[in-house]
Amino acid sequence: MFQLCHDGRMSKPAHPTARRADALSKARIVEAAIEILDARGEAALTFRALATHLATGSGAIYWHVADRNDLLAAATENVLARALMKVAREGEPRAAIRAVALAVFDVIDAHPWAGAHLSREPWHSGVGEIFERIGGWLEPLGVPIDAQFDCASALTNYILGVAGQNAANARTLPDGTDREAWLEAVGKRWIEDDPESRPFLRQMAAQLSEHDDRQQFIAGVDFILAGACIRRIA
Amino acid sequence: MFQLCHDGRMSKPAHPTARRADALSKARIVEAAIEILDARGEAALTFRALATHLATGSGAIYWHVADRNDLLAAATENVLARALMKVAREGEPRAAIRAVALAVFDVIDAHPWAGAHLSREPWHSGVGEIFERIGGWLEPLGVPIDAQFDCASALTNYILGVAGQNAANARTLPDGTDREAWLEAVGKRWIEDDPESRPFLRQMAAQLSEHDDRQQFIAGVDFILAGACIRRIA
DNA sequence: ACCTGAACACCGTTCAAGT
DNA sequence: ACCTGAACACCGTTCAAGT
Repeated sequence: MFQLCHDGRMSKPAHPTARRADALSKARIVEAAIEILDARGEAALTFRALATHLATGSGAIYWHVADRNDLLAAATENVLARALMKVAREGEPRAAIRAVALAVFDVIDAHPWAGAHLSREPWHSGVGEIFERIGGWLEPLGVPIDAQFDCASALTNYILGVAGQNAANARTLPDGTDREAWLEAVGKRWIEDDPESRPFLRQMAAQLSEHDDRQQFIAGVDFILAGACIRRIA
Repeated sequence: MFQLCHDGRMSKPAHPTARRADALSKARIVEAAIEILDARGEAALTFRALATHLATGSGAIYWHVADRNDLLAAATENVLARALMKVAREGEPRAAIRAVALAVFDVIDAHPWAGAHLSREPWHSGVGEIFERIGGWLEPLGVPIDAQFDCASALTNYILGVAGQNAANARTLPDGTDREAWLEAVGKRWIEDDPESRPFLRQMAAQLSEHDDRQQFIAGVDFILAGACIRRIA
């Protein structure tokens, strides 16, 4: 899978150490990092693996990238920006906000490591864009002016929160596992932690293992929007 | 600060290696871990530091604890359970839900590392309790039956999400830093990332650096509750 | 300017050996 | 049963030396 020459050119390298013909750059490094992260998860992204993948030394990477965190940040920014760029332009406020929210949901579903990083460093510039792209629709949606900041903030926090949870789930439910059985086990454990009671969890047990994450995510977005549209009483 | 004998007994140890008189136990280990985590942060919790703190060998810790993750999980469960236990029993639904939410908010404000762990492993038994303690009030609050699961889920996700963000903030804003200046800098950067536009962020800039996190957190909880009480139209 | 790769200062975890 | 601490297999990061 990881070949020394991954650019397709089959020319025999002059040096046995196989120095690449094309120059290193931050963009190329980030691209390689994303490949490793997607294929083998966050723990697999080591400077040694990355150096091998890029057919270089680990020190070379440090010439273009400050440290591991910088690398993770750049990779996260990359996939997030790409996802937000592809969001269809909507004309209706609710649909537009949903589209942004779902784009973030989906990009983190596809790249769980990005969700983890986003909830570790929420001041990413991509988060600013989420905030803006959502906030701009609150006025036309009818959210009172003095509730708009709280509302945009709640939505952003909610989206990043769910993103983080999803990243966690993806991390512990690697491909093969039976999602429904696992959720059922978690639910059962939650109930058994307090065998005397927990009536609400007992009642919700079925839904807990059968619900659709993506649909439930949107339900939460709708709650926040609906709640923010109401002029508060006290 | 970290003395070999921290139990107050000043008896001279028989061995120069200072073997403790009191036996090791998971409870004592977790307690020591919490002290280190609170005092010096998540990165400072190493088995070597913990072993020194407990005046033992690193291998001894493994007799009582599976691995580092197990330790972090137990510490998180510990502070969370303690915080939830102290929540005042309320009679009114909205006040009761707010009380639980604020308890989680405050415990993570006090122990940021717990917030980080909670958003990495949201199937903790403590999360089940949050879910139950909130969910049980939705019926009396007037949330329609078919919205209760989505609502409890949205609230839990929101709470854990904000918890994670707060943990992140606490991690990067260590004691001394000027919080307001830092938030202002983040806001400015977000605006400058797209100098053509970002009108919403521009408008919210002042609020971004001046708002009260705790109050904004509760505003989000109220949005979700208000939105869930409305019978949905489509 | 950019790249190399050995070296340094750490980790978590294991395990033979002790009591 | 429980504890000890050296040893192992890794890390991120640095840096003198190369081109």
